[in-house]
This record gives sequence, C-alpha cells and structure tokens, in this order.
Amino acid sequence: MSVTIYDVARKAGVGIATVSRTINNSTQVSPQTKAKVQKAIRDLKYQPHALAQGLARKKTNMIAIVVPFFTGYFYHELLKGVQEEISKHKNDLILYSLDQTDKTEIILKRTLEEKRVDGVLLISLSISDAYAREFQSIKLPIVLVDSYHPNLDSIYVENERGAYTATEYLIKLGHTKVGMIDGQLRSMPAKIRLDGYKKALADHRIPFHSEYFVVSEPVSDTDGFNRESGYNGMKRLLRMEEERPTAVFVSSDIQAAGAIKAIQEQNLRIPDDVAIIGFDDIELAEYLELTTMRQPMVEMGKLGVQRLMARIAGEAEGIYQRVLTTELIIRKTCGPVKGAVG
Amino acid sequence: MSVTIYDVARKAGVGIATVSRTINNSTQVSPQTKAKVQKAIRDLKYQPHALAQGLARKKTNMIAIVVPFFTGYFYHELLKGVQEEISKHKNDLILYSLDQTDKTEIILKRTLEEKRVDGVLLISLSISDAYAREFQSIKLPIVLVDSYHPNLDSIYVENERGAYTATEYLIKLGHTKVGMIDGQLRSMPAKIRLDGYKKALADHRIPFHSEYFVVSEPVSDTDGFNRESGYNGMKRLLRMEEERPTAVFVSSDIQAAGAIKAIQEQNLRIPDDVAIIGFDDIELAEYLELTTMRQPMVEMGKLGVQRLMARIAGEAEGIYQRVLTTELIIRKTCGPVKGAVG
DNA sequence: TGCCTTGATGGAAGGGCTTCCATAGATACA
DNA sequence: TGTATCTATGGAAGCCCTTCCATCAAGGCA
Repeated sequence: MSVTIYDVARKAGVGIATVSRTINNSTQVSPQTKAKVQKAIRDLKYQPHALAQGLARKKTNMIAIVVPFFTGYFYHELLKGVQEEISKHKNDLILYSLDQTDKTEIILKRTLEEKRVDGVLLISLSISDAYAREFQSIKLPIVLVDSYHPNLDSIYVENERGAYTATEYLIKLGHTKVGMIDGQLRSMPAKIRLDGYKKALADHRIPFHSEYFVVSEPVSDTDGFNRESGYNGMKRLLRMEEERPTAVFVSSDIQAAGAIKAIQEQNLRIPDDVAIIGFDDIELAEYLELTTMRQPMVEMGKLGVQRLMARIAGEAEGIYQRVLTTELIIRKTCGPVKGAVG
Repeated sequence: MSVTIYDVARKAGVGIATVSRTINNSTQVSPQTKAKVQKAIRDLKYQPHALAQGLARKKTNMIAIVVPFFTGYFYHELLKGVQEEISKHKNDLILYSLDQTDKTEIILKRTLEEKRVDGVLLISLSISDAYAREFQSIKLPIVLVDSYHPNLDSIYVENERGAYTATEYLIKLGHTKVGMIDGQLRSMPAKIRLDGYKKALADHRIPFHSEYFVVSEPVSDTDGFNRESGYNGMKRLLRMEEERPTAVFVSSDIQAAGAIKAIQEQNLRIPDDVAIIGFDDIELAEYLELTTMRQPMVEMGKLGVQRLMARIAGEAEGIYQRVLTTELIIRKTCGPVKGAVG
C-alpha cells in the first residue's frame, strides 16, 4: 500500500540504512549513491512515516501548547506569535485548549507520559511545584508564557509595574477615587496587578478602599478575565452613586469592554464621568479607543517558542526568566477628574 | 527509562498481549487477570506510548485543522466549536495556520503522506480537483468547512442567500445607491456573495454600478478579509463625494470595522450618511453595534468535527453537503435613506 | 472415560523508521 | 607488499505497541 523505506532501497539498489542516511542528510553517503537514492525517492513519491520516525528517533517534532481558551482575544494574539515562530522551525503544534483551568494538570500529565510531543508551552496557566519537578526530572522541556514558576523557564510581563503605571496615570490626572476591577485572584497576573494598584495608591497616600476593589465572580473555573465580569463589576461600582470611583483600572481589556458597556447603559460618559484604563491592548482596544497598558503578546509567543526550541535542541542552560515591559497606550477613555483644571 | 508494556507484563506476571488487551478493554481477559494488570499499571504509572500505538494501530487519534489565520476572529470562533467537539472524541488537534493560501496544497501533501493524522479539517480554503481525488484514492478523510468541493464533504453557509438578504435589507430601507466591499474574488465565499449582491440589485431593478463595487487589493496572498481592505475600500467609495453610495454591504465584519473607521475619519455619520451591513457576526460586531448577517461559526466547527469523526470511524457514507442558514442581526449601523420617511 | 468446544493466555510477527556494529573495499604508510 | 586506517555501505536490533495464531486447561457431552 504505502511506499516505505524498503521500496526505496530496492528501487535504488542500496540498503535501507543508506536511504535513511540520505533522508537525514548524513555526510556518510557518497554523492553518487545519494543522487541515486534521491531519484528513487522522487520517483516513488516517498515520504517518511512521521510516527515511525518519531518512534525510532525519540523525537516527534511536535510541541504542545496549552491555553485557557475561554478568555479569547489575548490568546488569539499570542498564538499568532507562536505560529509565526514555529513554522520557522518546521515543527507542528498540538493545541490543547482548556475549558477549565483545573484541567491543566490532567493535560500536562498526558503530554508528559504519552511522549507525543517534544515540549510544552504553557500559557497563562500556573503549575504546581510537584509537576514542575516532574517535568524537570523527566526532562521534558516546558516554557511558561504569561505565567511564572521559579524553577522553570518563564516569560511574562512586569504585571506589578504595569498596574502601578496605570493606576498612577489615573492619579496624576487628578483622580483620588480610583477603583479597580480584577480577575480571579488565583490567577497569577490578577494577583500581582492588585499589588501594583495598591502600591501606587500607597505611594500617593491614597488609602486602599476595599469597596473600590471588585473581583470577578467565580464563574465555573475560569480566570475571570471576561466581558461579563467587567460588566458586572462596573455595575457594582456604579451602584455607589455619588460615592463611586471617578476612575477605574480594569485588569484586562476584555473586562474593560464590559465595563464600558455598563457605564454607557447608565448614560454616564467616558471619560468625563468615569475614566477607564485597561490592560493588554488587544485589537479590540483600538476600536474602543481604550487607554490601556500594552503587553507585547505576539512577542511573548515568539520568545516562548524560541526558548522552547533551544531547550529541545539542548542548547539552553539554566533557568530563563524573561520579564517584558508594558507600555502605556493613551487613547480616549481617560481624562482629568471633573472640576480639575483642564 | 520509561515504563513499557513489558514492564507491566512482568510485574503483573502475564504476557504483553494480555496487558494490551486490558488497556484496550478487550473482553477476552478474565476479571482477575484484568485486575492484576490494572494494579500493575497503576503502580508503575504506565501510560501507553502514543506514537507506538499509532504505528501499530495505523490510527493516530489526531486530526489536522488547516486555517488561513491572517483574517483573525472568524477562525477564532470557529475553532471554539472545533475544540469543544474534539475534546469529546478524545482526539488531539494539530493546528496548521497558513500565512498564504497558496501554501494549502503543500500542507495537504504533507498531512497526506506523513500519516501523522487520521483526518483533515480544511477551513475556508479551496482544494483543487487533483488533490480532492488524491484524498479520495488514499482514503484520508477530509471535511471542508466554509468551503466547497462537489466530491468532498462540505459544510458552509448559504453565502448567496445571505448576501442577497443583506443587500435587500438595505434596498428595503430605501437605499438605491448600494455599494459593496468584497474580499478577493478567488476566495469562494467572496465570489458567491457578489452573486447574491448582484441578484438582489437585479431583482429590485437597480443596475449594477461597477464603481460601487470594491474588491480588496491583493495584499500578498491573503483572501482580503481584513480590516485594512475595508478601510481602503470605504475610502475609495467616499472619494466619490455626492455620488457615493448611501449604504454599503461589506462582505465581512472585520472589513466593516475598517470601513466604519474610514467613515468616522471623514466626520460622516453612521447610519445617517452611510449605512453599513456586515457579514459573519463575529464578537466584535456587537461592540460596534454592527448590523450584520450571522454565520453559525461555532456550529460549523462542531459539525465539521462530527462529520470527520464519523468518516474516520467508517460510519459515514456518500458525500455530505450541509448548507447552514445565515441570519440577519439588526443593530445600529443601518437606517433609512436620508430624506425618506422615518 | 474420551473427544470436542470454548475461553484465557502467551509468543511472535509485524508496523516503518534510526542507528550501532560489522564488513568490504580503498587508500596510505612503512 | 603487507598492515593500519578510512570511508561507504548493509544487516540487524531496537523503538513500543497491536494482533494473529497457537497453546493449554477446563468444561460439556456422548
């Protein structure tokens, strides 16, 4: 049925080992023989069987990418970077998208033991110490992107600094009633962004006001970075009426989109009544004219792949911890506090 | 190093065939033996090697999905449906995203010959007759989604009817100067939507005005369904000044987003000066309050997987051609023509 | 009691590749 | 001219499974 290395060998009048060497560009083959074999390969339209190769080589040329898909656009952008980079390396990508973050370890366990992939790219998901150790001991390369573990290669943005900058930006516009809408605190970025927010307040001698801080409700087991949570969070803040914050730092653009909707529904104006700053700078932010903190998402994806490939090739040493910077993108959802000097 | 079926067999004091049978739930194993083997599997944390299984079984439990990624959100939504469905079938997904549509056949060739996957899901990409035949003769299941080939399973929406409905909707609002911004005509949906547009005009005795029809410029080798093309297309239409269309059917929401931007930049109002209707109903459409034709993207993804799995299981016969309906979603970017009765 | 089923089990042969090891021929050196 | 050194090549083992085929024990029936 399908043509194998034996067929090629017979046709070229050589041994299978020689065919294999030719395929794999070994220098151990004389030019004449190589030419003969290549001709036979062409004639028979031979293509090595990927699984058999993988089995024999103990290398599959596939990597797994594990993402929590539910939150949408952020991962979409990141995936772009991953795709761009991976195609350069002639590797294939197995996509595992989780509908619940607590399934992470089930997937990791499988990738770990099935030996289907050469490495894993874990996006925005945290990993327990136990599993981190397991990956190390089994020597399956893994790189965390938008996540962090002290013993594993990690690529992430300076979440605390970004949140600090965002909050401070609002404060410098004259706002003192500065709220925050965050994702689930079990998500690492959410937690750290809260720290940045608190620190900015403290540095400017504004007391932290627990009513101004809203965490998205735990819907099933998501990380809470979604539109509904932004919408609900903002509604809660607006219920405070006169006491409501005049500016809100929203922990992700997608939540900011929901927040904006809630504000508009109350016939309040942005930024006059409520100023909004987001986080991420997904494509949507541009449409919404949302002021936000940009994360270099595409770049994160690329760097993740690069590092992973290096690890797989055995060219990587030590633990790689790359912190990328965020950038304040000023659009139109933030303005000075009402009553302040223009 | 890693634990194999031999280790399990030795530990359980049985032969490897029995272990294999236990794993694969054969009834040919006595309950006692099965229990013994299962215990050994648990004790040793044994997990079958996916590649070896694939090689022996001639079945990989992986399917390839080939998408043109550049156009963004549409595929993102579709992928959601695919993911949901595929996880039910315990299959893995290899993602091939093309940066150029003319690479389609290169990828197909590989998937065809490498035997890495059990089937292929081809999204929005066309396939030549030659390749269609090849897939059939080699018996590698393939399902086209948002695309069509007479001899292959295809799932797509009634593009002509959808375009017709959209155009007619504008006409019924009183517009007679109805323009269209389309993707590259080599893309099948783009071509067929043009037909629908023309037919609606004809049925309402409005002559087709070639200046009102704009095709996105051929950027590298994309299908032209992107924001820039919508932006540029609309700019071109607006250059006609007083002669410009009062309503435009834009062939995809993402282009509509660009078109809206172009309109706003000229300080024109939507829908008063120019009415816009899109196609797709991607998530962004809701933010933009875009009136559009909804395609059931998630459903298309699911159906595609279902059909493919049936094919792989050998339960599918004949050629499946499933046409899904589109739905007019009225939001706020269309209104009656100026001067008409409200 | 003897023979035939039947069910449970093990062995071995693939599946298609890579790679170690052995061999043979050629070259080089003394 | 004989021996040591290389290079090109082939054979076979191994990667880890599935599955066909053979075997064996036990039970059923005459």
